[in-house]
Amino acid sequence: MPKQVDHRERREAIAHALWRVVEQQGWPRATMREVAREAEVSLGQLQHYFSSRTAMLTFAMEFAADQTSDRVTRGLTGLDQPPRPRDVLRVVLTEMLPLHPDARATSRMNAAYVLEALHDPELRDVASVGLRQGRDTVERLIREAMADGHISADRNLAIETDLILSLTGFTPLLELGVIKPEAALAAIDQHLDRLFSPAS
Amino acid sequence: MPKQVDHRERREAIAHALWRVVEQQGWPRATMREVAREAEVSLGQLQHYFSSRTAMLTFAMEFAADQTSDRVTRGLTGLDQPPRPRDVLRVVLTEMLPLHPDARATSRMNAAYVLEALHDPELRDVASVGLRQGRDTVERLIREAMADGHISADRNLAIETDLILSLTGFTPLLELGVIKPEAALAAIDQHLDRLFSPAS
DNA sequence: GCGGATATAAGTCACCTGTATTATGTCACG
DNA sequence: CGTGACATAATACAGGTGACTTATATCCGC
Repeated sequence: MPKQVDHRERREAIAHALWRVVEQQGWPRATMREVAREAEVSLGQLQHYFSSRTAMLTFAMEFAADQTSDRVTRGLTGLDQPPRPRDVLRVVLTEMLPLHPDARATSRMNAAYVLEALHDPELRDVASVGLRQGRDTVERLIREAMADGHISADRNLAIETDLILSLTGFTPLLELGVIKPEAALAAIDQHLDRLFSPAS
Repeated sequence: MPKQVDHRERREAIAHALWRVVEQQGWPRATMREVAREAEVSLGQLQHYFSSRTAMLTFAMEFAADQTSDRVTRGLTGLDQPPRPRDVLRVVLTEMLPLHPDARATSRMNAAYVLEALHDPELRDVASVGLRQGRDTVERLIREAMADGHISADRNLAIETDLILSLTGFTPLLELGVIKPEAALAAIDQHLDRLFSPAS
């Protein structure tokens, strides 16, 4: 065999290049040629690792989701073990918002993905399931926190779950510089303070 | 002059066609030819009303913003005069979320616009200013409600403003059917209840 | 009525796209 | 020592794109 190469590694490098293109020029400009240029490989080489544009985009999306998940996991290691429910929710939220370069890259990929999923029945199902799983995770965290007495039992589980998820609405405000990262964090902390306070 | 025609009306009809294309096929597919087909006019005719694709998209965006603003104004007429601050905030939020066809069309245009603005310096400024104005409006509403005693004076104005705006984060959850409109409304009402309750 | 601004249609152009094809280089293994 | 799977590169192609030009029809105001 020839210059044996780590396929996975190559594909991830290309995915990173794709992220940069999407971040700097937008999803529609993420063409085969542009990504190849950004990744500093030939068009033919890119096609060797991704047989179609769709395959490339799909991989880059799954990779982004994995990376976000990894960042959350990593963010939890710095906390008390087991971590307090409030801190877990805080890490999940801060890693989903574009508060630092890595998170911003995956956040933009995710935004483009959701927008694309709205009019593509196949993608729609995938995105829908993914988002639903995310919601289920948050819901489970809150349910357990209620069971353990960290959150008042007279709260409505579904409503509190949805309110937590709605905090991702800071994304466009942060991206366009309307609010500062500290303001988003202050609002998140305020909301979590109320959620984990005795009063309803 | 020939078959004198209402330019404004024509452009709005084309903008509506553009909305439909964006809603059904996405922003990148909103090409001159596709919009002309959807609007049932010839390509030459479309170019007669919009000299470039950018001009068409820009007009459609401004029109979407105007329409949203109009819907809010119209939504306020059914309320007590002067309307209670809580109701005003509720109308603003419900008209920004994709809870009915008109709002969904403008919501999707707005999403595509913001995504585009992230990597286009010129659009970025326009979008940024628009969003900031929206935030200022909400902030003013809350400040007045605090001055009038509807909202406890020990609340933090900036934080409460940002938390209200974050409720637009329901958009992707609604669009992908992860939560139902009633759930979003319940969460909004819950948040407003807390904001307008005596306790901090 | 008729000149001329307006409206609509049709065709053309250079460019970019995703994909397919082909050619050439590389090197582990029988 | 090749042979064959893998890697890289270069090119071709059909289709769609925005913008432009040209041609024709329409009908108000003089």
